[in-house]
Amino acid sequence: MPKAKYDEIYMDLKQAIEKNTYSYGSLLPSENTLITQYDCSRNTIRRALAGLGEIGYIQSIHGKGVRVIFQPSERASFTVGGIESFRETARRNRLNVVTKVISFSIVTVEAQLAEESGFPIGSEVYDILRVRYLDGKPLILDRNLFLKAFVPGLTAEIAERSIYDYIEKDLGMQIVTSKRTITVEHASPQDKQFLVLGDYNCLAVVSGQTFNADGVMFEYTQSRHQPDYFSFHDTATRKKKEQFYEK
Amino acid sequence: MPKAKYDEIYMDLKQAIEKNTYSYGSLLPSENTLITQYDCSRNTIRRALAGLGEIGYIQSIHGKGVRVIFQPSERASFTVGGIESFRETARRNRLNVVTKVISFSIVTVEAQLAEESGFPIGSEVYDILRVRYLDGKPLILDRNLFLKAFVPGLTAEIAERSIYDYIEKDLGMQIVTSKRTITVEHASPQDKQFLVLGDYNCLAVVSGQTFNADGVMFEYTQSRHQPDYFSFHDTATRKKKEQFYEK
DNA sequence: GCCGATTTGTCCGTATGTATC
DNA sequence: CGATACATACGGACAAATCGG
Repeated sequence: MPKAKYDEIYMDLKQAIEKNTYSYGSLLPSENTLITQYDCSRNTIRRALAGLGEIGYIQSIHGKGVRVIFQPSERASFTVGGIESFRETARRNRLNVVTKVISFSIVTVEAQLAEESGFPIGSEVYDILRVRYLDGKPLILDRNLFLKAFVPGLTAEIAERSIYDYIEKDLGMQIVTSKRTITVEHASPQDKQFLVLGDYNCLAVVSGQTFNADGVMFEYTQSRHQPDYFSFHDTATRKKKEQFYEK
Repeated sequence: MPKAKYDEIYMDLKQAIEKNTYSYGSLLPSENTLITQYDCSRNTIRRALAGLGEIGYIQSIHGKGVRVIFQPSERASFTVGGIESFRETARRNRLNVVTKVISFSIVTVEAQLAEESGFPIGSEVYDILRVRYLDGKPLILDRNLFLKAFVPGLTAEIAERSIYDYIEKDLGMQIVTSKRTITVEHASPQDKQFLVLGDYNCLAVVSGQTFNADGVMFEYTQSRHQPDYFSFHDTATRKKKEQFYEK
């Protein structure tokens, strides 16, 4: 409902690029052309273009134009990862998804967990361990910690369905920012117990924090992925280079 | 040298956040306050703030303020990954870095390689295989493909030092966008030959394309990382959700 | 090499809408 | 309700890079 104009233009151009109306390597219409096409100000166009740049669809060239650098991929994602939720990925690939709750408890955050998760010491959190199945295969071992005060009424039954649906739809809380770190770790006995790792003796581990619309971190998650189905995508522009904290 | 004003403000605020002048969980001064502090327009402030949002330092809350969500990390990065170049990481951690060139050749891209790399069929590319050592330990096996026409005069000697220095400083070409995919793969015989994997039978693989200032993809790289020293960071806002191509 | 047209990059000022308190 | 704060949008100005004549 409250659609921003720049967002409509963004989506419109995004689709046009995906449908090859503007093809890889070509230049988009100039900003002035787009201004008349969409009947808006230059700022609005530039904002839409900035968004497309962030996701690696275009790259603007000073004095020349805006080049399309998006290539449709053949090996289209049959993999899990990136910023999508597990269910979104599953739905997109029309796969059957099942979640089993291994344990569900409430714990108080002590020093070590605080350091690992970023929660303040003494916080009360739900501690949930779950296994995610895709077409019957156990692929992901998830440990979720939710700040109890921000996700009241969470139950194991809800955790079997989708916690995010509950948070966003039932509680009306919006998720805005998430930070993640990807590492590769040895498989633990627990990993071997719940996942089918085949020949692999290690797995992809995605650790992350989630912030709500108030800028409060209310979740810490560690997802341990069977390597076969894991893939993570990212695009970076030169500016982002400085994003890492320097000791 | 020609520093943009929004970039100065961005850097200034970024440092202030890192130095805890604005601490985790608190609100920044309002936009209007910043306008008078920096003596600039609202647009300029907002652009700086947008940059800080992209790197996960802040999150703005409509009608309330801008919250700092950056937490200084203790376990500061002794790891390789992210968007930094290998040498940058090494320098930051004051480590000794050595690069050995395993092979250096010129090949013509055929169908399969074109599909994998994104280069057009028939392109002439340098094909370089290198091992990166950190403090004497072989940690990364790199395969770089460079479009020959765009990196003229590349030699094995240059590849032993830094190819990016050569490209950016000597050739004066700027690197702007890079796209990467992270996966976990079984260790190949070649991996085992050149890297010391210890107990691991798999490694972190970062595949990526690099675009220059003209929006031309001139490099494809696959880096195979010894898991112990690999770590990749990312922050995402809700909008980026749609960034992946849907089949 | 210069000049002018085109195009993107930066910056400013203003107005209006919407959410929070 | 009003004050404050962020979100969106418009329009204008000048700088800087590219390109063709």
